[in-house]
Amino acid sequence: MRLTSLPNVPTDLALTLGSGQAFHWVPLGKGWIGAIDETPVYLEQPGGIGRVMVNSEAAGVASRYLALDHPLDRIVASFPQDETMRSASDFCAGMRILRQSKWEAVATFITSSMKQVAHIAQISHTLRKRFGERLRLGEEIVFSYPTPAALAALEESDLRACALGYRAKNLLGAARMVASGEVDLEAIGRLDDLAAREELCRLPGVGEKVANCALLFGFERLRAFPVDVWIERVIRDCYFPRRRSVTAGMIRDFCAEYFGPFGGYAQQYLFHHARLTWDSRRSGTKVKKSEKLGVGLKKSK
DNA sequence: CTCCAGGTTCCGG
DNA sequence: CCGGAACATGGA
Repeated sequence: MRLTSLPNVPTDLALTLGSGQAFHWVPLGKGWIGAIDETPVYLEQPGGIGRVMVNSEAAGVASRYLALDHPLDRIVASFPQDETMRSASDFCAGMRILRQSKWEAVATFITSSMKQVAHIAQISHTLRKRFGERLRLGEEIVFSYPTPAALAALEESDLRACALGYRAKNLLGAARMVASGEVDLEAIGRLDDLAAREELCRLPGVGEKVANCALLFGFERLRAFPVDVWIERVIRDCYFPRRRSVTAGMIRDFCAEYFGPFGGYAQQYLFHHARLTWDSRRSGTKVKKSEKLGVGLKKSK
């Protein structure tokens, strides 16, 4: 496989692919394989730092997907200068917000509710393998994420069989609304953040949090700030210490304002940092660098 | 076995 | 607007 190097901008590929934004990258050799829309892709970063290498045919889509045009320095500089934010920024140096497809962002986060990242990945792989397009990458096979139309044609039982649980009905309903044109993701892409979020929330299984994930990861809304259980812990513990009756509304309003125009980036850094270091925070143990790297996904058979 | 996970929805204060 | 409960599944 012929590899091409992408523009040399600050990037940590392992951190970016393994931080719970996208769920399908599988370790292979020194890198990862997966699909970006319908393009099979191999990515690696020799030495874990420096230029990202990609199979030549995918250089264009990979460069866009990895959002190498995001000015990380300016983004980090825009964050509030508090201790919590600074530790997270240090921990996540080089992490980028991926530019994923709209439907994949919506769909994967519909399946994410009350699921660990590993489970979401498992569901994503099962859906891809059963209902996605089979793509060849050298000797390897990868699968694209199933289209709205592909999922819309199924029955709920087909999705239940993918261990989706109660999320099956939501994913199916959303796929049907998108496939029929009742909800137009491209049109939503032209709305302002507020209107776009409202439209996304018409989809079953999409509430404020999932809508914000979709906006951040699929609609280039870098200000969108999803509040999940981890972020809620961070906000309560670090920004409203020993304070009772901090409501969800207060947290939402605080986050939407305090973290600024790149709040989505701040959120992703806080999320990843908290998720990997929360336990050791109490015990005071250090987190090994090896533990913040890697996707840690078993290859599905 | 118990606890919890990148929530949403519905229902009674 | 707020807190609770139901909703499935699997890893720790």
